[in-house]
Amino acid sequence: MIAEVIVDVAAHPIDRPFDYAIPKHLEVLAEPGMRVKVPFGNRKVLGFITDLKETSEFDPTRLKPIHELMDVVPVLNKEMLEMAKWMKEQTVCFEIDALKVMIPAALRAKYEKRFVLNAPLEAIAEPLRPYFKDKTFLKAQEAVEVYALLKKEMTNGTIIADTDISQQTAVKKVKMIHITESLEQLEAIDVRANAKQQIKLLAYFKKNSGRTIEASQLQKEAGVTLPTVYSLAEKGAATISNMESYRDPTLLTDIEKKEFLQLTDAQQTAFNAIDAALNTPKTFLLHGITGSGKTEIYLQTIDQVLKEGKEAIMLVPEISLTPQMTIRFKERFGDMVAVLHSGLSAGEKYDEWRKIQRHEVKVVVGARSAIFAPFENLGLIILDEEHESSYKQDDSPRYHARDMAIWRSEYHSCPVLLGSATPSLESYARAQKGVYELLVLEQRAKNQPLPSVEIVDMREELRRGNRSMFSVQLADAIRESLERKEQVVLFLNKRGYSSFVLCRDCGTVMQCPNCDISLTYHRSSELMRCHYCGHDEPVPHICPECTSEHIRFFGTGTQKVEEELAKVVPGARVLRMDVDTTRNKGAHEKILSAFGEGKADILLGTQMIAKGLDFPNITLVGVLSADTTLHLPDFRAAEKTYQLLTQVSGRAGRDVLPGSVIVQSYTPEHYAIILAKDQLYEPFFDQEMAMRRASGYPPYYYVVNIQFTHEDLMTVAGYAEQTVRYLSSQLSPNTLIIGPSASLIARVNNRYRYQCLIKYKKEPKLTEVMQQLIKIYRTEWLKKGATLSIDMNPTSVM
DNA sequence: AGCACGCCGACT
DNA sequence: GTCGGCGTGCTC
Repeated sequence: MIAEVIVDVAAHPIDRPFDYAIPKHLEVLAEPGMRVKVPFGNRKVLGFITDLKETSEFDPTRLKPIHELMDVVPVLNKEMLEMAKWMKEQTVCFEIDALKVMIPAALRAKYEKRFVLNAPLEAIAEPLRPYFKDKTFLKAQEAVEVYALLKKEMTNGTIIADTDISQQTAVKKVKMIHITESLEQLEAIDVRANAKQQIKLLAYFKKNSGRTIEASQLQKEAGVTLPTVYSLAEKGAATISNMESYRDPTLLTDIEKKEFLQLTDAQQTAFNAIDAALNTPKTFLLHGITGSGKTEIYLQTIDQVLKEGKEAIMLVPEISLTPQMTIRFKERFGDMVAVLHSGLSAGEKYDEWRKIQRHEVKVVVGARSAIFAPFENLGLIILDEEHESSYKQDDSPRYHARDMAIWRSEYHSCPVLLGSATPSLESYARAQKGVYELLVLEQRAKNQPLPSVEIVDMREELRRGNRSMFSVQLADAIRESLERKEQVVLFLNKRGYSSFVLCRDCGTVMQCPNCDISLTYHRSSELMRCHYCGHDEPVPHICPECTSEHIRFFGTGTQKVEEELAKVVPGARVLRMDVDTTRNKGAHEKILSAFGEGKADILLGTQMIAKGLDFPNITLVGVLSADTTLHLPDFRAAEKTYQLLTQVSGRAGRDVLPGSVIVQSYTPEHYAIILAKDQLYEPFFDQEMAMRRASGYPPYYYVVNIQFTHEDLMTVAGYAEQTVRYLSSQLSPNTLIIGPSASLIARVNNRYRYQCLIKYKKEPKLTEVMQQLIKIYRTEWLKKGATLSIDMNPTSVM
């Protein structure tokens, strides 16, 4: 038998199946979807069997055999293999990348070069011998100082180079102690009189005969150490075995089961619509204002799916997988739920994934990649906050979880439910056209009024001589809230606001030497760092250009706001939440729960606090500057701003206390800001659609972004220019080709970046032309050191 | 991508 | 005379 294998080499000429002979003894085991080790050229690589067949087009005498099967049960099923092929077409990626993104990182290969001893130890040079003492190989990393000697041996053939392929994490095992059942047997065991520990343990064994207990538990209960257990086990008092176990990532034990809430009429109507379509591949868009109780609908429709014996996937945007969401799912579905998000270690993710694969859970709550949960009987897929850009992966494979969801819904003939208070224009436009079915929740579930939103014109403040970042209104409101012992959330739009260093004499801003971007000041490490290439250098005390001492930190990082805040409300307890304070595992949850428990008066943070925050005592939300996202050179700038403002103001007044929101802006007349004030989605949609139509962007046009990089500016500009000419000659006349132009950040890591945009409505030849373009790149530009990347339907074009 | 093969310059 | 530079070509 012959296996078609996609090998783990991401390169254009390799991006196709290679045929391998299956050794006789593996024929019964081999199945599509299994990982294999195969010889490839003169090395070994990992690959996936994608198909089995009897004959090969390739010269059968030159077929190499599969070296090793890595799995007993396939890690990918038929659906996933099919989906990978589609994804490759859809996103223009390598098939191997599509396959790899579907399995947990722990199962992806780890390659390690090593030197293997191929002769008796005495045969190699004396200085090398200690390195091979009691082992036959040496990791290349640990041999740097003897490379020269090794090389010599390799020409003799006494040492050969090899690559070791292993997976990244193993199954966790726990030691189980099974205590002998028969009391007579235990009585008969003879222990020396001075072996106090053993006597103690034996007494414990007699009391617990027949029990099976985890070793760590036993050590605690009996007060003994493992060697004692071993010596008694040798005498026949117990047997010791290793049992597979799961790492428990949630730390959410003892969650009380909760019953479902009574749905409001509006919720019931939405629920009924979905319920009626549970066996149809239909996409719903649930448009519900903040606090309208979308989650309850998710929970109850999922319950309905489980009752039919099917499974459900619940996707949430990356960081916003707040403890609250997890808790609500655990409350309703208990241990039927697996959780997959970025906060888990590779081992924890692998364990959660195995629970899904083994059908031990029925629901998965997770971020983007959870869309690949290997359920076989899928009944429903939900994307909460469907407009979030984190659903699109921003490196290859550049897939969108929404597209994958719809593909799977067709495969399983089950519905997709997209939920948002601020749907993406694409989804809402589709709902209006009837491609998706629109469901609306207009009222908040607990019938609270929407928070009152006040927009403060910061230009006015400036004119009145207030140069601080807090307007009079906001400062007063903060003080009043604190007097009433209520909580405040302050939101800082981080983008474009990171701290940079500016010389006040010559105007020099410290730049990264490799990239066209200014360096960011990091207080924790006292370094200036580039966010693009990672370059860092010490903070200067004099200007590097003019040696003036008048340099100062500019911009408004959260740290800076915190300092100013101390002047406005002295003594207030402030919790800061940003990349710096949430770097550690679980820090995010810790800060939120501390705030929830009332351990602080003010929560100050960036984007990440915009979502999921649901505490009853928050009555004031302040947005320090609404404009920062608005003026980015991107077609989604207004949409993002509207979404952010709505999202943030939704954090106020979620319970009995009424909420108020203060939005500070330098362009308060912009429609995105005015319409977000009263959550007027429809008018915003109409106005933004008109803009998109006028400028030829989605949803009116589809967009493809093609990026080029090269060390040399003229070269990269030339390739981009050639591409534009080529595309114009190949694509239909109605298609617009924009550019080429230098990217917004024109140089990263000393490579120049150019890009061009394709905007089209209908382009049947698109995939074909993209493949052709790749071919040109492959044969002509790749060896000259250029890179090319294609982003289909980018979330932004910056 | 990685790795070998192969053909021309500066060293033991 | 050999070591080693990276151009070119292949991987079932």
